[in-house]
Amino acid sequence: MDSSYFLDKSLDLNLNSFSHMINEDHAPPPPKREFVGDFALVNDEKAPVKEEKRELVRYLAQVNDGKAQEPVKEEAGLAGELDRMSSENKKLTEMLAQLCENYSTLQTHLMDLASKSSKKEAINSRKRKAESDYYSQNLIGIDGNTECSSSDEEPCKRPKENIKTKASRVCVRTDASDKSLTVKDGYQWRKYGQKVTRDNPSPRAYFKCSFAPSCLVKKKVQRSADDPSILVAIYEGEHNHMSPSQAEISLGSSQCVNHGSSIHISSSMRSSAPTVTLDLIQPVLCRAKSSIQEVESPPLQQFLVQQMASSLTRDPNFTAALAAAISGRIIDSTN
DNA sequence: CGCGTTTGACCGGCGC
DNA sequence: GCGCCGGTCAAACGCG
Repeated sequence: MDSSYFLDKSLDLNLNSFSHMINEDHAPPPPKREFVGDFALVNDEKAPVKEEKRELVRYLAQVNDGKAQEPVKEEAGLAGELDRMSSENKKLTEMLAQLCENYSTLQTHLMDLASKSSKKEAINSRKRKAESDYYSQNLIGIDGNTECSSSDEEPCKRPKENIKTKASRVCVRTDASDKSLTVKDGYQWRKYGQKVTRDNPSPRAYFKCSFAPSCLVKKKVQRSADDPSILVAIYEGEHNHMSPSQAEISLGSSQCVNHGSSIHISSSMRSSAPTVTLDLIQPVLCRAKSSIQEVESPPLQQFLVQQMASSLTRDPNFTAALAAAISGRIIDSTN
């Protein structure tokens, strides 16, 4: 089983949509070469993947109908398929982690370029005017409602810090009645101060990244003066570590090797018909879900997880045949 | 008891 | 030089 095998299958499951999203929605600079190679390979091999998938569906259907000639061989075949799936699962998870990492790298690079081009303007701008603009003009959503992200140099920083420190703004639409100045972005923050500023009646909260002691990233959170339902977060600096939710997923990639041979059947709460979810995505999905509940993961990861889940469950033949195969196996074992 | 939050005091930059 | 203001510190406090 060579690596291209993993790659083509992974595309069919989720990566197509992801690359699509990156290119169109976020428009990052050209990705790294190995990245391009991966996607090119994946695209070239797309047709054989679907054929293979159909074969698997047919095979599973045969197993369920009792048409397979040799039960022992079936079992071995299924186990082999599941092992293969678990291996793919691991590969996919690694690729996902790499994708996220590369994306953040590219985004950082883009920030660098943008900040360099706007440096002269930033120097000439007045400190307090710019600060006021930060909190009153920009609407950036991370919850998907009003999404447009931007980042540039922090005009109010002192000149010596100005050289290296980058600031990015994120606006989050929240309940206006919610008094807490917390923006769930997947990182761990420790609040170290709060101030009422002159240009805004709502207080401004100051946070430091507490996930890694060496990480000096800070963020300021304040409600927009124009719209109290919008929280404006200004991030200063760059994290020198991955987000806790990313770390969690990376951890899951090693664990799923051991548990990848099982199949989970889960009922979707949103659809009327039950859906079958392969363990191929289950570990990531479960972890992502728990991440959203406990430590909200970055929107990109949530999107990826949703894409992976939907692409798997979208194929009715595959899920139906698999469900039938599993039920057949259960009946066989009880007999 | 440990950890995170709150909050008043303090510091430094900037404008007048 | 003085006052204003944003940012930070650190002791007090609260919670699990």
